[in-house]
This record gives sequence, structure tokens and C-alpha cells, in this order.
Amino acid sequence: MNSSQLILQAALAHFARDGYEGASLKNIADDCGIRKPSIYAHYSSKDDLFLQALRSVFQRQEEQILQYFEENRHAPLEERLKGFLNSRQQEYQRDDEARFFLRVSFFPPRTLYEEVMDMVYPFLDAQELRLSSLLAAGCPVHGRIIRRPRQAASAFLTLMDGIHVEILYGGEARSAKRIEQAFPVYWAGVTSKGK
Amino acid sequence: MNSSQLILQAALAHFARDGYEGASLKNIADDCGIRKPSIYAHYSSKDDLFLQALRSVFQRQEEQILQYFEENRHAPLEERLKGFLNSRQQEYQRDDEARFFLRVSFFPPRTLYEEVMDMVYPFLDAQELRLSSLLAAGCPVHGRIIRRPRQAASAFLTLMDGIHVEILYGGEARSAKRIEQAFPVYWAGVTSKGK
DNA sequence: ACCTACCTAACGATCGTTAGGAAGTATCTT
DNA sequence: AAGATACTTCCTAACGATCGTTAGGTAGGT
Repeated sequence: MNSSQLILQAALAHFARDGYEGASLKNIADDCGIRKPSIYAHYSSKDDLFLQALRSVFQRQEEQILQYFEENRHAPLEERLKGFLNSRQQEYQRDDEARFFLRVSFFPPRTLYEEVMDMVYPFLDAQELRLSSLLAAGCPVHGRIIRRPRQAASAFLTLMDGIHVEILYGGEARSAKRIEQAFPVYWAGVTSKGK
Repeated sequence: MNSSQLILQAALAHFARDGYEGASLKNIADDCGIRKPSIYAHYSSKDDLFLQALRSVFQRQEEQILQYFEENRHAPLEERLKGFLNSRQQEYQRDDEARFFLRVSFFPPRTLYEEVMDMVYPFLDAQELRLSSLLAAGCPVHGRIIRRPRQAASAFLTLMDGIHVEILYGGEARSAKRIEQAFPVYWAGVTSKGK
């Protein structure tokens, strides 16, 4: 593999595990079998390396999400929503991207706060917008069954964050279980008749 | 205020904002108006300072939770659950404890992983147990209305974690709004008739 | 001839930590 | 009551280690 890519991948793992301040270029270089200053042939600084890792992660996540909704365009809404949770959970499981993504979103390095948030907020906004219109449009087959789309969207994001937390804590098995238990409650909640 | 307490409080703020690796004893000392080595008159190491801060936070959180359930022993279940979310959200807003608590739970410093998790897991287990028995017992006035207590407990924890995330992201106003939007969905979900 | 990708050596800064001492306060002895 | 003793709490100075980064050089490919 390309050396730049190798460094980026190693950096991702270290940033995910130790955070920006805790990760050291020395250790990253060691993982790549090169010396510390050699990193500077590919990246101009630690900040640069971090931000490029960040960019690639956000881009991949965005692409994956769009792809999911494209592929499942015609599925029933309930299935599409639950499948989305499952696909997110599986993607996050694949490598260090989840920890990196969540860690950076929750606790960005203070010196790079603005740069990070300029990526995080649009990502979250796009996600909320996508979800809102999805729930407002309802299911193409069964018609509109969500009475309060905005409330349902907000609740779904809350549910999703709760799943994310369990991915961090408990890993694959426990977060999968959470989806199985929490999603039916959510779905019953948003489809129940009035209050 | 006592010097030890002053240091502990300053340390809490710094650990919350910059993480274990990102926080420096120099800056903590500056905030207290003393020199860096003077910290060692009160704490034997950075680890020691961190772990004592951790202990005090967990202890306070535990006390507050117990106190809430004690005071609201006779309230209706719905009110008690929603009030719990609100009280947690308010407590977390008060000072740096929330950020510290959540940051440490999600991303403990690698060198102190075991010590941290020896506090985190019992805390979470106790919370889940308390909640399970609460939901299984049902409401003292209106009788048992939760059909699947374990599922409801798991979903409630997921909901709570989702609120926590929004406290980190959006602060008081947005997390309060999340409670208003997501809790009714949860409650409708766990009280709806069958599926 | 230049460029890329690596190297060694070393820079200044900062990290947590220790040594050793000064001042203040409390405790014990005479 | 007075003086000696010990303990607490702060200080300055400095330690070795590690941090991100730069300078300068070398080998190989274009």
C-alpha cells in the first residue's frame, strides 16, 4: 500500500485509541516501519495529518449513508429505519473509524475545535434534514403513518446516539442487542394512536 | 476553600476540557495561583489527582441519583422517569462534572483503563438494576402498565445515553428539547398495546 | 539534473517528577 | 510560658524523558 495511506491508517488507529493529544508521531511511525521525521515527507504537521484523517473518515461515512438510503429506497419505512441503525452499527464495527469519528465529534482537540466542528455540524445537519424529510414523506407503500415527523426525527436521532454510545461501551454484541430492544419501542411510540 | 479541594476542582475542569493527556499540571496550578510542584504536597502524582477527581465525581453522581429516587418515591412512574432525565440533565449542566464523567467513561486514559472501568461498570450496572426493578414493579398508584420491563429498561438507557450525547453537543437548551421530544415517543412505545 | 522518500542528528519546548529549602503552624517538653 | 520539635505547605531549581519539528544528507528513480 501507498506510504501516505499507510501512515493515515496508522494515525487513524492511534487517534481513535489515544486521542489527539495522547497519540504520538513516534508510535505512528513505528507502526509503519519508518522513522518519525519521515512522516513529514507526506504530511506537513501533526495537525495536517489529523485533519486529513478526519476528512477521509467524514467523507467515507457520508458516502456510505447516501448509498444505504439509495439502495433501500423502496423498502418499507420501518425496515429502512431499523436497517439504517444496523448498517451504521456494522460500518462502525469494521475498523477504527467509529471510535475516531465519535471521539472527535464529542471531544475535539481544543486547538482544532473550529476546523473539526466545521465538518461535524454540516454532517449532523444533513443527517437530520435527510431524516426529517424521510419521516415526513412517510412510506411509499403504506402511506403516511408518522403523525409527528419532526418529533419522530428528533427521537430517532436520540435513539441513534444511544446506539452509538453502546458501540463505544459494549461493542458489537451489546449494541446489536440494544437495537433489537430499543427500536421496537421507538417504532411503537411513533406509530401509536395519539396520546 | 481548602487548597486540596481547589486543586481538585481546577483539575476536574481541565480534565473535562482537555482530557487526561491534554491537561497539564502547569495549567492546573496556574488556575489555583500556585506553582506546579506545590500540587505534590497534596497529591502524589497526576494519576493520583485524576483518580481522586474521578472518585469524587462518581460518588456525588451516585448520591444524587439515590436522592432523586428517594424524594420522588410516590410520584407516578411516567413523571418519575421523565423527571429523572430532567434532573440528570440539570445536574450535568451545573459544572464540569458532566463532561468529565462522560469523557472518562467513553474514552478513559489508556494507562488507567482498569482503574476507571472498575468504577464505571458497577455504576452502570447499579443504574440498570435500579431501573429494571423500577419498571418491573410498575407504578404504585396506577398498577403495572409496562408490559416488557426489561425491554423498557434497555430502551430507557438508550434514551438516556442519547440525551447525554446531546448535552455534550448542544448544551442545556438543545438537550432539554430532546427530552421533550424523545420521551413522549418512548413512553408511548412502552405503554402501547401489544404490537 | 531533479524529485521523492527515506535517513540521522539535533532543536527548543514542555511534560511529570524530585530535591532541597523557607516559612508558618501545631504539638510536645521543660 | 518558653523553647525545641515536627509537620504542613508553599517555593525555586533542576532532572530526564518525550513532544513536534527542522536541518541536512543519501539513495534510487525519472
